[in-house]
Amino acid sequence: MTKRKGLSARQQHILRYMDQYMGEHGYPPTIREIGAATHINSTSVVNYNLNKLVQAGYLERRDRVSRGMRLVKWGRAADNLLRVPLAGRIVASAPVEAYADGSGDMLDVAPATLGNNPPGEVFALRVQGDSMIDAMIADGDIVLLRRADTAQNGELVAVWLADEEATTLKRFYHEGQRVRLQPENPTMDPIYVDAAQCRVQGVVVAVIRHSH
Amino acid sequence: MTKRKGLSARQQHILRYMDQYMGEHGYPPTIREIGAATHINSTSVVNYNLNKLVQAGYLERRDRVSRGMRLVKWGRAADNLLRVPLAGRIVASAPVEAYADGSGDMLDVAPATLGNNPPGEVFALRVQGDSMIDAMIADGDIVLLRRADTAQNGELVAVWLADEEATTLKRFYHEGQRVRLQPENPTMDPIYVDAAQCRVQGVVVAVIRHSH
DNA sequence: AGTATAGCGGTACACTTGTTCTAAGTCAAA
DNA sequence: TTTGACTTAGAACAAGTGTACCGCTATACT
Repeated sequence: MTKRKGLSARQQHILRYMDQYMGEHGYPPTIREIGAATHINSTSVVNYNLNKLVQAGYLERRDRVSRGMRLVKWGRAADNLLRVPLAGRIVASAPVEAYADGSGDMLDVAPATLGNNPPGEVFALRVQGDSMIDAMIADGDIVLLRRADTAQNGELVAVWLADEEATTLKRFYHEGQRVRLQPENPTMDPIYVDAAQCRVQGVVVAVIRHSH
Repeated sequence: MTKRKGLSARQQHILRYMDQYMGEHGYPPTIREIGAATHINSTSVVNYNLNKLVQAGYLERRDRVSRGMRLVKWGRAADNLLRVPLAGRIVASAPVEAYADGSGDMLDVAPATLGNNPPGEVFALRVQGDSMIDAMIADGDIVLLRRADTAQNGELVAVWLADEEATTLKRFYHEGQRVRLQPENPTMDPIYVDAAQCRVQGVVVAVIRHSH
């Protein structure tokens, strides 16, 4: 890739210091702090080497902004962590709770877990009870749902069945006026409900089970 | 997971903005930038609410330091993403494959998913086949395992049964010379095997199912 | 030698930015 | 209504901080 070769001892020192300082404080050091730590007696020299590092691709800087720099390839990389609201519980006997924005717990998930779903539309619910075992989902599991009031054929959705007053997780198939809800468990038969009686609450993005 | 309560709308807005800004720039915003983003017309008011956030434990600040703040519990604190090797497949008819370090896919997981398990000891396997349905684990699921050749009573483990030449996921109970392996599914009976015939391959940390 | 270039040190300046002070508005309890 | 705590606004100040400019040294090359 890029030649680490051309970096002077001072420049490497600066990189190490920035990484350390960043982890310690959560924000980058100033030019003068870098100078003090690396035994450079002039702010202009620090600035000089900083620009060298930018040129070499190790750093990004913003002009005239205090502490306006960031490590690009060196540092503990990006911020690749998303958070989704852990809104409440999902039980068979009640519809999915409306999730109050901001208030409540947040759950860390890896971006890959969300796939292509827009992070802002995804929320998490903890399953309460064993009513979803036919969908291979156990008590205490966490279900990640994308907010939706409609679904594509074949998607695994959380639906509220008005006439049965129950929430279930089933695969969704639109069949004319009716809707076929297919359990994940292939040994179980599908159920058919009137489309009007069936309110889609969300599309299942992932299921997470923690053993601790 | 973090609880937010007692924070004014402005304070919540500030937290959200700081989180976003931090991810975008790699360094925290200034008081005036926060004010502009949250429609606060006075730097002193921003400063006031910032101190409130410190008092509430959401923020750390350093006096007289530009951008001298950091999110403590809220932020996607820089490097909060762990990677575990996605080593191979787990099937009923073969022992867990030895996992080749480094080579192969890596799976991003949130630190919370690993719990207290040492990240270096955790690896992931994709389940192939429906042989684990009694453990509520479906074809295609990803199982996170902590490397171990022994287990505590009650832990969910992956074991290789030498005489049956099969790998299963069961709860582990040491009972004298024998070992009781209890299926997750409570309707199924436990099996008892000689301790010598039972090789623990790992302890289940979590199960992840992606719907896409 | 002469010259060009990279690197360093020092200083002054201007802009950035946190802090402080005063005054006023809001809202609930007495 | 009055009181007092909490919140907001505005402005001025002082300190923090990046930048520009000057001169100096050392090395390499013509």
